[in-house]
Amino acid sequence: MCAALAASFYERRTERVARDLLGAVLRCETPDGVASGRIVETEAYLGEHDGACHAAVGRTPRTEGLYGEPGTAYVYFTYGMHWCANAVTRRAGLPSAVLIRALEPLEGLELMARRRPNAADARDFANGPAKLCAALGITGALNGVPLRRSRLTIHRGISIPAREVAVTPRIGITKAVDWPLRWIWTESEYLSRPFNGGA
DNA sequence: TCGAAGATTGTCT
DNA sequence: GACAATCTTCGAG
Repeated sequence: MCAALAASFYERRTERVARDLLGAVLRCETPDGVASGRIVETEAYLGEHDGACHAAVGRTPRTEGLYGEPGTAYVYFTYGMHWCANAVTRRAGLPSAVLIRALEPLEGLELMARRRPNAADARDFANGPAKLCAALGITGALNGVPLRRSRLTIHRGISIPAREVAVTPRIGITKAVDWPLRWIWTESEYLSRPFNGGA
């Protein structure tokens, strides 16, 4: 297992962190076992001036995690049934974070299969922000934990060459929908939406 | 206390 | 492709 990413990794522009998280490995330990996957899709949320960011509504108990230290986890509950996981970053002092949207399963395939009984195959285990949380067993209990030293960690993975990285508008939001803040590894078969060449 | 909206997913047509 | 499921959160009254 490669070393966990240093706190300084997250203390940079959120867009930069989102791009560099591609290829890194998200790993979660639970009483049931360990599951991990390579990050192949991320989205950046830039703070209170970003209408799509939770911080746009101001500081509330729900968004408290966004105001945490860079390198901690922000895990929130949505649509009455889904968890989504973010890595908190720091952009000029603003509450910002990177949403992990899709993973390529690496460890704990059997565990993921049990947690994702509806998945047809490994490509369905973690190809969506709520799916990957279910597959890895991520819940609100992990909100605010440090991503270097906890049951939820992000490790250095492979380096994705620039020609295999694409930036597109974010998905599933109703505000600031045109901002190109979604990073994907175009060569991956595990994206939440297939890459269509940017068209 | 009430009502509306939500960084989604799964099912049905 | 369209829509229902499901419930927490937050603002308004």
